[in-house]
Amino acid sequence: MTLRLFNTLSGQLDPLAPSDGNVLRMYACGPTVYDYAHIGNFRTFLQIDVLRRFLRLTGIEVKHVMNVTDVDDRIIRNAAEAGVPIGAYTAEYERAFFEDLDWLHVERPEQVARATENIPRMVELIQKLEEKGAAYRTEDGSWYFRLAAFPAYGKLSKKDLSGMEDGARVDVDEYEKDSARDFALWKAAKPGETSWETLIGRGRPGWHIECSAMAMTYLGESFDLHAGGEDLMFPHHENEIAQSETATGKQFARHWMHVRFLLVDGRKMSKSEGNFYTLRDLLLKGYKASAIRLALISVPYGRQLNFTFDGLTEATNGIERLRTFRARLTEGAFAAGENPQLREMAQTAQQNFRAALADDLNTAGARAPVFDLVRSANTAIDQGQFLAGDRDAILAVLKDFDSVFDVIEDHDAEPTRLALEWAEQTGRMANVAPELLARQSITDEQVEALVAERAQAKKQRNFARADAIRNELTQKGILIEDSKDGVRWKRK
RNA sequence: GCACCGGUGGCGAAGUGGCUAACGCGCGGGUCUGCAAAACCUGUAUUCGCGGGUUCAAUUCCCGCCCGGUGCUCCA
Repeated sequence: MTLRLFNTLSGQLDPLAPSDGNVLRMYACGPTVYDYAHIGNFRTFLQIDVLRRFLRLTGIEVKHVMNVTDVDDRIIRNAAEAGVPIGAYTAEYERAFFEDLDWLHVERPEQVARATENIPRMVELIQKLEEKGAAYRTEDGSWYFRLAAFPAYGKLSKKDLSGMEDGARVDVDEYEKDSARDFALWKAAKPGETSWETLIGRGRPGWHIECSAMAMTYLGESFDLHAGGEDLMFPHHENEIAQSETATGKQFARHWMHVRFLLVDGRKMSKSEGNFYTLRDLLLKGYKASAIRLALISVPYGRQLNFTFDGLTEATNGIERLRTFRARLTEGAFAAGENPQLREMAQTAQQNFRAALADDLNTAGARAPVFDLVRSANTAIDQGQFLAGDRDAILAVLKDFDSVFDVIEDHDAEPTRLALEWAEQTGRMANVAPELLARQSITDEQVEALVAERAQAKKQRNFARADAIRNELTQKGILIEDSKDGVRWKRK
């Protein structure tokens, strides 16, 4: 089943497959590590994770390169304010970034490329551009890309810049550029700033050249897919195309995927607006990593997602339904035999699940057949028509689902625990929700003991005592379920 | 201003030129239960922003309008 993915460049759904028939080579713009990433950032990384996982589900191997921008104006400024070298400053946020990805179960890229470790590649690329007459040096030692050297500029974002006259609304004199729209490739060193001594002078790379150089270094001059947030389409990705294609004369990325923005309560969220939540903020409010993951991927990548706390609660409850169902399947005792109807339903669900994802990663559509199957199977169980031989077919569908969504398998305790640890270390305990602390205040062993005591009380028909224990547990976020197969408990 | 995207039940959201408009969450009723929980059954949009057009037939195509969002500048 070939994935058809919207291609910003062609403006249509294009099949996505490895051009070498072997490994799909993709580049995705990663973080600038100058602060904790916010959930808007993670929406993008999560959707790219969905892409990766679906490709692998369909048998396609992926080589995914992600850059880490560890030098730029904000980093230099913040590090200077903190009075530390930029390397020390960025290390903390890079570590936190990958920790966050782990908590969200975002798969690591095959290759992480740091800007500061690839300076020579960038310098080479700028030299190549100079040879082609597409790069020039200004008096202060900075280098710029000559936009006039790339007539196709604007083909990605569908902008026609030909009608824009220099000097009309833009100050041409600034930075001594030939044209106001020429963009920086290399920024000359300023006193006291981090810089590199290179063949093109002392300075540091511009943002756009980083991605071009690193993408081509690790993936070759032409590769299959380039992904990123919608805001990067212009100018960042447009500039990458201009630089790369001018240098090589070849098509840069064949396919471009842009993840639409996340809004918070209907408003755009960004660091500059200051209205953002980090993953850690949400964990300390008591939301589970899985719920955050599901909430951020359930709306397909091509649509804006309006983030709300109600949405997180909804995701939490949906996940509970799936987990409860799977526990019912794995723990329940069923009569021997097989129910052909269920087998067929499982097959249909699996097909529809994959078909929805193959259709431009329609995650919302992909959930439906799985939930349909859950209801059908639950009904069968209630009616005693579910047989032992049906279990594997149904579990296989859940496995498929989780190979992409990855929320049924419960990994939630660890991120919450680590976030609390982090809060303690960094003096953020005031941000922790009281309910979360209440939940953390009881150990599994203590719960087990109370559950056993309650069972005993029930046996003696001492319902008052049993209910008192249940209330006590409920207050600590422990939910009790009595079933034929025994007592089950879980943390809210 | 220009460009792009969206407006589907209480909320989120899928989808289609014509069968009963998915799915999830929530809410009401019921079954089960000592009571709950879970699960199931059932009810929750005579209707898909508004107006017009095309068509035998439009939520789905076209035009206009209104509303929301985003991009055009650093930003996932």
